[in-house]
Amino acid sequence: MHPLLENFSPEQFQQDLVGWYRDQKRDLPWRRSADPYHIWISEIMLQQTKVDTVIPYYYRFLEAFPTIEALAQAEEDQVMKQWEGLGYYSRARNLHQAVKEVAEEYGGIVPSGKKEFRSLKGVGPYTAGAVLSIAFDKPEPAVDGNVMRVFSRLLCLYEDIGKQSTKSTFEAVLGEILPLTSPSDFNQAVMELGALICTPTSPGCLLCPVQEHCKARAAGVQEELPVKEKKKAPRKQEMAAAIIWNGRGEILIHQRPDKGLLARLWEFPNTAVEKEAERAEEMGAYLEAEASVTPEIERPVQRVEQTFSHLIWNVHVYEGKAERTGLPEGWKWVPLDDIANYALPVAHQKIYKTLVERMELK
DNA sequence: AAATCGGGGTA
DNA sequence: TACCCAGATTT
Repeated sequence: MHPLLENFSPEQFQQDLVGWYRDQKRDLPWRRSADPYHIWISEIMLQQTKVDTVIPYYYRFLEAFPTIEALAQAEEDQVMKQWEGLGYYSRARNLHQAVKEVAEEYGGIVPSGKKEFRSLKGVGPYTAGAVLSIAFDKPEPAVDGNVMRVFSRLLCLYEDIGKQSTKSTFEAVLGEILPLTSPSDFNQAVMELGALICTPTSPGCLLCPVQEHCKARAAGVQEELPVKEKKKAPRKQEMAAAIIWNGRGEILIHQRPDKGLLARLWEFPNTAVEKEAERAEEMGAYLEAEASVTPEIERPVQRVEQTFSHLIWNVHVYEGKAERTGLPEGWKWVPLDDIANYALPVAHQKIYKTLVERMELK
């Protein structure tokens, strides 16, 4: 028995928690399916993403790609378009690659072995535990942010939950508490408790089904937990972007590189700028260097802010024109309406939307 | 171990 | 603002 579990009664805890879960759980789309493919999609989408955000994406994605085979055969551009706006786009590319592997190596059947499933792209310790327990009822712990918050409080543990060593501690603890009978309900119950009752601020201890098991509650320190080191503020970056028209009424767009931020998404040409007074000039120099396009930047039209985890873009959008020249790989002239077929970052969706509205007024 | 990778909702 | 979210991968 793990030393942190002294005086902890796993059997009573399981009963209190799972009993509450079976009575109070939310009716979520992926809880209506037993298909491992559906469970898998939901778990990837739910990484660092709220349930309410995921729900519409979950429906649309499965409508577009109802089966392993459908997703395996899809073009990456289609997959990215379905993921547009959900963020962390490597999730979509990794999922696509993993599903292709399942189609080819496992006959289209999601592998239920820990080693096999964990080896798939984009499947880490949490997702492996979640899918294996929920879809296959395997007794595997699934430790996410909810679980660490809940157990920090239950065990009154002041270790920084941002540290790997702390996560390992929780995985060991959960491995001992996890019931063999219904690990699916147990894992989901802990996360549901974290989402509905044991919330980051103002936890609802009075409504908590396991309040009698909680050391933080007993000590009145539930609001102090979990301990988590503050991360530094994102840095700001001034950007210029350009809507460049050619003589045929087409617009210049660009595909971002294979790696890094917003990888492989499409965008209006843009670049980081240094001097406020020379934004338009710097934009022109960028287009000349990268696309051999010599634009005439005519006027500023919009400003767009985009916040990332570690970065804030302040994008100054210009409009201009250029001759319709041949373009390097990754650049395209496209009609206005066609831009809607490409997956764009949210900042560029905003630019596109404003542009369309402006054209409709004319 | 630390940095990177989105976007939106909430206090 | 700052924080958080059913984290994984790269450096």
